[in-house]
Amino acid sequence: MSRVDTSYLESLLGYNCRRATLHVLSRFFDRMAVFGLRPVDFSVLSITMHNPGVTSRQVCGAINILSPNLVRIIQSLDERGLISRKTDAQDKRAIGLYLTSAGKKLMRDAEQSASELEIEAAAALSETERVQLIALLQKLYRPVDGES
Amino acid sequence: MSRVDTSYLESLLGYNCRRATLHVLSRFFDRMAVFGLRPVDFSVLSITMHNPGVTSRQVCGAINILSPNLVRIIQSLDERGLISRKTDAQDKRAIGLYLTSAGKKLMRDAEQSASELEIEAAAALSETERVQLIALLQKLYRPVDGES
DNA sequence: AAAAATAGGTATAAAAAATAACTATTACGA
DNA sequence: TCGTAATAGTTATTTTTTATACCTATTTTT
Repeated sequence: MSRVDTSYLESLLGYNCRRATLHVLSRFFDRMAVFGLRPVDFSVLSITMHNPGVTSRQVCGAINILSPNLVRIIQSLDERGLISRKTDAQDKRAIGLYLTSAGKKLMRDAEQSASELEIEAAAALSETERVQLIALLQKLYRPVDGES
Repeated sequence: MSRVDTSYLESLLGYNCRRATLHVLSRFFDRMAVFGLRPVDFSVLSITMHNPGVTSRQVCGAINILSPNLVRIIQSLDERGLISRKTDAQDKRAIGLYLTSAGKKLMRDAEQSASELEIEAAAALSETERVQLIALLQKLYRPVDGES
């Protein structure tokens, strides 16, 4: 069975980014299943952990999802007792998110597991290469200084 | 409006890969709209262009999608007169894919446009960095020699 | 105070991805 | 060589993800 020549696609950033994302995220997905978290849940909790009082709007910007799609995620995390919501005193439109103690406990384990996966997923890379890869990815997707 | 601290997520490969993929692919999507192609259509056509007679099974492997989801894509490309399908003489189960002349013409323009985008999307990177980034991504997602 | 913008949300639609099962053909092992 | 398993492609269907349109309450702007 002759191999398929994908050399042209492999010369494109988009193809390689997508393949790498699928590779890493499917492993992340499997690992987080133990905690009942999808990657997106993990992201929301992690941001909330490191930014107590963060608003859903801010979360949307940080992980690039649309607000209507965040609603159910937050509701479900709330129902599971992992986060709590508190209306901001200054701006009554805004609702701050906070981890409950159960949420904190879960996330300590989940972030530990994520760190382990980080090593595992990047097994083919040296630590220098891993750091370098992340730096290059950020250069790629981060808005250039001075742009909107 | 205080900025959100995403430093933890930014230390993870998966988060960065996903952000970069969204960044690049959304631009790719916009650019290919002129040709009436989504990224996945472009990939299928490009693989067919460089591998005349490729089977849908091989295409699935190359771009990591499931065969039931490829069927409609191929049907639609066929209906648009961009590809043709020919049953293999040796193995009557297999169906080889080929670009029609219209398909070839379209892809010449589309690949040209993709190359332009490549420069544009990687504007923040030097050419060396772009090449380096692609190499690191491939190291990450490609199965290690000797694994299944 | 009126108009515009913002935060969050509801309802819904569209698109993408996954699952189960079927046909036809080919390969394999007893 | 016959029966079983595997493969290529497909259909039908479901689940999941993502996008759109619109609404309310509050805040900001003019």
